[in-house]
Amino acid sequence: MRIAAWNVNSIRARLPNVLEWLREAAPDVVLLQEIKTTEDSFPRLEIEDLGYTCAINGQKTYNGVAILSKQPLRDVKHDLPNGDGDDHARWIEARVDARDGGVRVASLYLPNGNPVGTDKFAYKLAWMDRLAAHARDLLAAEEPLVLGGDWNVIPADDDCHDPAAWAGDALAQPDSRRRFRALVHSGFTEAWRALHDERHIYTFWDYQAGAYQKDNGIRIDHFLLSPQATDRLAACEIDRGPRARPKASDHTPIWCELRD
DNA sequence: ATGCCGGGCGAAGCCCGA
Repeated sequence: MRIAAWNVNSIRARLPNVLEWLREAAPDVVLLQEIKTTEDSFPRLEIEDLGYTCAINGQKTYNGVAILSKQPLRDVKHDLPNGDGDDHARWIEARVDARDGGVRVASLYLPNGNPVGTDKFAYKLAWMDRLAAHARDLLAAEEPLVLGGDWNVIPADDDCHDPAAWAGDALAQPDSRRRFRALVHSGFTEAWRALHDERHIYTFWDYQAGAYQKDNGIRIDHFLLSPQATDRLAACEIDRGPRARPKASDHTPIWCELRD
């Protein structure tokens, strides 16, 4: 089973690119972030025409996440527990009902958190704490589990082109990295890093200043796998193709392959 | 570099992203 994650930076603006990539890459499951639209305006029919069923946690203008799957989706849950008034659409989870026993997946869009020292950064850290608590509960089920999406965390300095340029950024703060590391150490495997020794490999390149052409990027889109999913992990790759296309998202897809 | 691009909203210019 191949599971991909992609921050598309508006599903409506990106629809031709997304449909082309779905036809070419044909993942079994796709975790989308920043769809930037409500379920009413989500291009469900075009995506269903390619054989996918859709589960959507949408929001007008900002955020929004979705799960696309060629197999049926069960037990769809919107939002992390204990939101306490949080109205950002940044989480959706579901169980993929497949012959191999299936897998639970979540599509997450972790808050950016800039500027550091503001309520936005506090919101990022609080969201990460809520995520850690829910992840502990999910791990307790001892099932194959894949948490994928835009984590807005640069795990280490060699996951970006210029650590000095990112030192003051919310994505590289010790408080952000510590929470990410603690989550991994609570029982997950970061799939791409587990399978790759290469440094300075990226999933995001800014639109500005020719960042993609100069490969000035950061690695912030990740998969965290439970032990039961890690046992089945066969590959994890970053697909740079879509970032080079006209009208690209500033993120490119990442995917992992689980053995049946 | 901190808004140089790009998207949403809505019909100009501002908010937001990372």
